[in-house]
Amino acid sequence: MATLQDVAVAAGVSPATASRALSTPASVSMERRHRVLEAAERLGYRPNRSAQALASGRSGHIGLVVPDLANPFFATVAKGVQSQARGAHRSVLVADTDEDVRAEREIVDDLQPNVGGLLLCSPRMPEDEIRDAAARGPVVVVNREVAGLASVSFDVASGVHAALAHLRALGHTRVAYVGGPSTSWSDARRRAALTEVAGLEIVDVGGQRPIHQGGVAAADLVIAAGATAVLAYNDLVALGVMARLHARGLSVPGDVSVIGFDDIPAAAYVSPALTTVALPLTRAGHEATTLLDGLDAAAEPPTVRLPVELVVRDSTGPAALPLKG
Amino acid sequence: MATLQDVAVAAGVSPATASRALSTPASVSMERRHRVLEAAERLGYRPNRSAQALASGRSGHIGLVVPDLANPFFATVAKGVQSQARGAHRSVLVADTDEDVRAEREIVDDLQPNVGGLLLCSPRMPEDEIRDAAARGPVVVVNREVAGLASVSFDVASGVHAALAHLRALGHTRVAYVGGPSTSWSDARRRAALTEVAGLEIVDVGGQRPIHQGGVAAADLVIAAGATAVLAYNDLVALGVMARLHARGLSVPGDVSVIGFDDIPAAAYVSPALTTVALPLTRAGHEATTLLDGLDAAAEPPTVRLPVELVVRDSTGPAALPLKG
DNA sequence: GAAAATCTTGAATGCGCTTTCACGGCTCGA
DNA sequence: TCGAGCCGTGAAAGCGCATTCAAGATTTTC
Repeated sequence: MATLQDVAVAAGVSPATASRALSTPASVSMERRHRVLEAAERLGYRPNRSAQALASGRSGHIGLVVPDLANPFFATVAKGVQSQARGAHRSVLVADTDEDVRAEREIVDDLQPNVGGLLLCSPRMPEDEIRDAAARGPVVVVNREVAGLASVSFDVASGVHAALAHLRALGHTRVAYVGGPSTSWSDARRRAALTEVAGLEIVDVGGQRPIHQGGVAAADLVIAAGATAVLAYNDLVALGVMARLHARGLSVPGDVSVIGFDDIPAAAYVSPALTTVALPLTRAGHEATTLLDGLDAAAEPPTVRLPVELVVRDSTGPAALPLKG
Repeated sequence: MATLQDVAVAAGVSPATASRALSTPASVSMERRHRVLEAAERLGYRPNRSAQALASGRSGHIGLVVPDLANPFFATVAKGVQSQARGAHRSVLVADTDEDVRAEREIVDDLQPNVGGLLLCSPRMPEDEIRDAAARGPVVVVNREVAGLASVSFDVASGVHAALAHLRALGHTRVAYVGGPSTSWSDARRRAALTEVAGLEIVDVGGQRPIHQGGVAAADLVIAAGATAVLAYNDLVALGVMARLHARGLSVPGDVSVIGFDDIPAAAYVSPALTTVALPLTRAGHEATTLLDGLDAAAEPPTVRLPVELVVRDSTGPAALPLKG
């Protein structure tokens, strides 16, 4: 494995110059720079990231912490992060907390000293712990907002409003909301947006695990609540609701309309195709990575809130007569 | 940030002893070991992985290269790798090649010098390049087999056989195979297994991109081929086939039976639920990580082939009268 | 035309850690 | 009892690189 030393010798310059030629090209004369670049190319030189990190004190790696990699939501964000990071020649260390706060804490503690910045995706930790972490190094929070910290989130409220307006336009008057984990920031946002809308009766049927099974469990509550439409915490839950509704002999959207959140790929596959509030997941990954790069301890931490879009498909339709509660 | 040096001072021992107490506990007297551990705990000491890597020449990090993180297949494997790696106190660097060979090459070159081992998941690279990589450092190939290299793959042939036997038992005689990327090793394995089965007419309708849209595109070919059943490269493709079949007014399994591969979560959600050959994805991630840890340049590289299981759901049923071709 | 400012360069230092190496204190066999 | 072997320990070297510092080369300024 060729080292910078080798490149320097091959190019007939000092290691210092070789280092500069690669990292601060402007500070080296054109001729030497070319000699170094050529030698590096010829020798197949690959910088040793560990050595770079150790010497400079900056790690180059990006740490990405997600609750569940197998969840398409986070997988898509991860993909966005990954592609943006590659463009900046940085690698991504991903860690999956399995939706567990304790594990999350541990992972953050483990990861943080060894990365140049941390991307906390839908963190379950309390705010003050997140702020502690941010005090120790660059941190960008994704899909959550923490006062004083850089974050990338979604304009959930407008998504909720669009969804409810859509349902109202279809004649629905009683809508059930199937929530996510009670500790989830984005569930709280959805709930907050719900109360702000008039003309529609919202029945909160409680929180569920943010996966298919959660939706299955919630469907019966929805039926019992006598709602003709459901807004679900996310697409996975919405899909679960639909599956159970189907199993109980109810038709979607004939008897009940269903709206999800996220617009994961599966939302378009299923039949009926799911009406959902689409979140720009990949873009969130991009933005977060970009933010992390440009983070400046002095400046006010930037907060970007990405626009969302209601994608109307086949799971919503005109209201049926209300089911009896 | 506390360093080993600090811990050593606090424990009243030399840095060498502190280092040994943490990495080779057996080589330190019980009393000093406890002093060091206590001091480390008290100071919140976190080893600097970069320094460890630089000093020892071993990186500790595991590099995971996948074609597409957003594909539930790879996301699940990644989750498996991740959880196993955490158990061994190693971090995972993931890179997404976007199904592109050139990017894959580049990523491998980039990553390899900076990780302790590489997990190549469904690599698209030619065998000799993979072997080159393996010559430069520990490599385990996942979902592909390369002669002379450690690998974790699936017993695809028996899955194909089970699927075909299932279809035969249902009275099908003409089965279409919708393939994946032609460069894909696992597609070749599926094809190889197909030809070995008698009593069933297999129509190869060509390869598709291994995603939902690929299946949509293939469905019309299936209909034209006059098959009453379809075996698809993977679940995503199978779902695409089903969607298009549905759109064309054909019923599943009434008119056409559909079988997928992988058993991604969505396979169980959709309606009709997809009959599929389930691959132990998470386990593959575990096994691969374990293999990587125990890789010994001297010994014969281990090859593990994981068993698969046909999961019969609702997308397969008795054969209808053959469609006319 | 001399002094000051600027730019390029190489020598040298050290990031935090692992790992020889050598040394003193042991135990053991003879 | 004495030397051979072993174990626990610390001093020290160095992994590959970025970066500071000082020096030389060049340009600029009055």
